[in-house]
Amino acid sequence: MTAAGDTRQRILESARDLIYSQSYADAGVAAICERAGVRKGSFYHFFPSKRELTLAVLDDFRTDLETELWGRAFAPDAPVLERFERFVEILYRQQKAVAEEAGRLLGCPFGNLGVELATRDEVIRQKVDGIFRDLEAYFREALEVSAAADELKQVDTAATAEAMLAFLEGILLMAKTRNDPEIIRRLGPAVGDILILAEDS
Amino acid sequence: MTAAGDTRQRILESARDLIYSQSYADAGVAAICERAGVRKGSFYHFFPSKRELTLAVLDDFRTDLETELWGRAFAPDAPVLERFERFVEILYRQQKAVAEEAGRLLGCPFGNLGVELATRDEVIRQKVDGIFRDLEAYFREALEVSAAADELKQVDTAATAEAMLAFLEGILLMAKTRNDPEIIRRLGPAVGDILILAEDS
DNA sequence: ATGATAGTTGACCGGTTGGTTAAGTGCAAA
DNA sequence: TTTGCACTTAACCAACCGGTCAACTATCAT
Repeated sequence: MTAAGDTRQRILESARDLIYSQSYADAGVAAICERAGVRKGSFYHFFPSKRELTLAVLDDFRTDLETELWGRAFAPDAPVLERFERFVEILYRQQKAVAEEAGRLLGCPFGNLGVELATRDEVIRQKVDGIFRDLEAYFREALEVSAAADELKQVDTAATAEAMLAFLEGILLMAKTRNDPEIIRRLGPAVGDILILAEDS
Repeated sequence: MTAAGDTRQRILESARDLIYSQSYADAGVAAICERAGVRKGSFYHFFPSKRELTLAVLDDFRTDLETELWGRAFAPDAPVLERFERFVEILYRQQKAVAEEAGRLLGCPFGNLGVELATRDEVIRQKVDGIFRDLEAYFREALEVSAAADELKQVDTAATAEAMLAFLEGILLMAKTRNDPEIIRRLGPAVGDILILAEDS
């Protein structure tokens, strides 16, 4: 334990900020250490490699977003359609706030790392994939509530959840490429249009 | 002119392959040169910088995809809905073929570079954005044909085109992260579900 | 034959990359 | 008081990064 004992946490936060606002490749270990006020040796005392650090960063993002975004949006105190609207609204506000602070819209930390590293690092690819699957589960469970109420259509809730997540990831990709948060507000509500029926319906 | 005269083209193709299959950061100038069978000095005779090379690569991808994908899918010989289905089908086949050749699903070259560099290189960000806008125009024009026939609804064709592109980019992002082309076939057809109405409808 | 020029070559540059190492320092348990 | 271990420090590493350069060659019009 350090006197302060927060060295690992400072490295993690520094890495979060730098990797998210730049990219995996652009965020060097030296820069991460400098921002954290830590020597490189300490860094490698807590993390065996930059890749392991990145996996920890992904876990950290997941934990935060699960409480601040997914959990909040999908709290069962609102009708299902409203939950998705809430998700989009929180997403918009959060991306806008981050964009104002960082000067640029940064998009989805999972999507960013997935796109950058999926072809180059199998471990990180699987990590991002797992996070996506977890998020999909939130979507799917909400859809199942809705599908049970509306018995006429045989909704493929898994596929629809997948498609909704894809749509939102695509919106964040476009918003980042256009550096414009309003895209989220303009396109986001259409997430409710998406519906994939089961084969044997 | 060289005896062969194809040096520039070979560099371009090598860069296309490496940047697409890896990433901007991972595709080094030395590796691009080696694959093209060219010395580094020749590289910098034809391209002033790696960034300029990347802009040329983006133009090259655009030219190819405009004839092989957009132009083919949106040829006016089919009903509008069928054109989008055709787009998805070509996308699926192409991504599957590339995935089998490269060993990994590679996704959208524009989306990949947009996500990786939007926050770090304003010129490339604008380039990718411009390509997205061009592609959106294909979508929008098709939607306008459809909207004219169906006069009941006041469709916001620009926003709907934007949303459809976002959805497809998101599908490619997920397909890459999951390394599975079937996602494209499973989710792609839902692109027809998306519809954004004009404010004053 | 000559001069101009497009293209090529390979050595070279300073800076940075992720990662290592040996020598400490400070605290906690025995 | 001593031992042990978590943690820190700063110097160091080979490999690689994007980019430069002066010298060279092949091809062209004159």
